[in-house]
Amino acid sequence: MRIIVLQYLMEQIKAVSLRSTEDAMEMSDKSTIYRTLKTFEKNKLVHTIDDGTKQLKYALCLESCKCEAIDLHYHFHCSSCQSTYCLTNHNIPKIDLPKNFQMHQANMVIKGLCAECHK
Amino acid sequence: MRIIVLQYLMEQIKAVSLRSTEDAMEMSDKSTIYRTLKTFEKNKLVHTIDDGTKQLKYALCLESCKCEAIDLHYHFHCSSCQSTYCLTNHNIPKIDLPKNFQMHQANMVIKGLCAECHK
DNA sequence: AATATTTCTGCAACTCAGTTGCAAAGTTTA
DNA sequence: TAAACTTTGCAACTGAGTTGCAGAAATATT
Ligand SMILES: [Mn+2]
Ligand SMILES: [Mn+2]
Ligand SMILES: [Zn+2]
Ligand SMILES: [Zn+2]
Repeated sequence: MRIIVLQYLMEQIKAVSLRSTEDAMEMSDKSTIYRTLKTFEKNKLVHTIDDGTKQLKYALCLESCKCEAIDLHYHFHCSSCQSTYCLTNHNIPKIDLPKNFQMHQANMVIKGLCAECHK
Repeated sequence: MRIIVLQYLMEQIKAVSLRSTEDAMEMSDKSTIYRTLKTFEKNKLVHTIDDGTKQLKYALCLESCKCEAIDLHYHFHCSSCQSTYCLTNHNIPKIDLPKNFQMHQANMVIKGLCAECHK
């Protein structure tokens, strides 16, 4: 199962939801795929993106990724087609926080229209 | 009801959930408060923050806010105490997007430990 | 003031993504 | 082979959010 799900993830250019992964492999149960994705997440093969739809999205990490602050990047969610993309070109800049606040992670989602939908 | 909810919002320094608002005013029904918050959102009195907990957070907009791209700011969510703060000091920088992508909104959440929890 | 119209509220029911317990199936190890 | 461990499918559950509806309350009209 893990191999199949991993293969599916590798084929995608967009982040996927549990639901869409489930639909892509009809033979298998939701909870199995759920647990597979969670295993991937725990082992830092994928990161998750909360894009404001109620469905959490999963995307493969880059080779170099350790899922630490330094690996963080923005994401783009198209309000029209609901696609969610990793914007891995640039990492997020250093943000100055209130005194004694400490950053570990981030969920950065830009919303708007993707190239397809913006015509 | 709207006045009571608005007052509650003004007292807070953290973003609030539907749930916590509900708890703060025992006399009133969940759906009423829900609709009140949604009305505020539609009329740009509050903005919402999806901080990765399953509960959407609401926070009062600044006076000047038109809920447009220019008004966007980062948010901070403490992984320990679950508090969510608006970081209104700085607006988010211009982010360069793939060709023909257009930004309208954003949900930017930094996660880590707040001053209280970081000892 | 009395009536009609509109808005607000509380309740209950529903949706839907995510999550979990459990037992059966499959795999690895001794 | 038998024991130990891991993975899977199923069904049931959770909890935030959402909605229809009818009665209450407020506002407008006569
Ligand atoms: Mn990503
Ligand atoms: Mn804010
Ligand atoms: Zn699109
Ligand atoms: Zn904290």
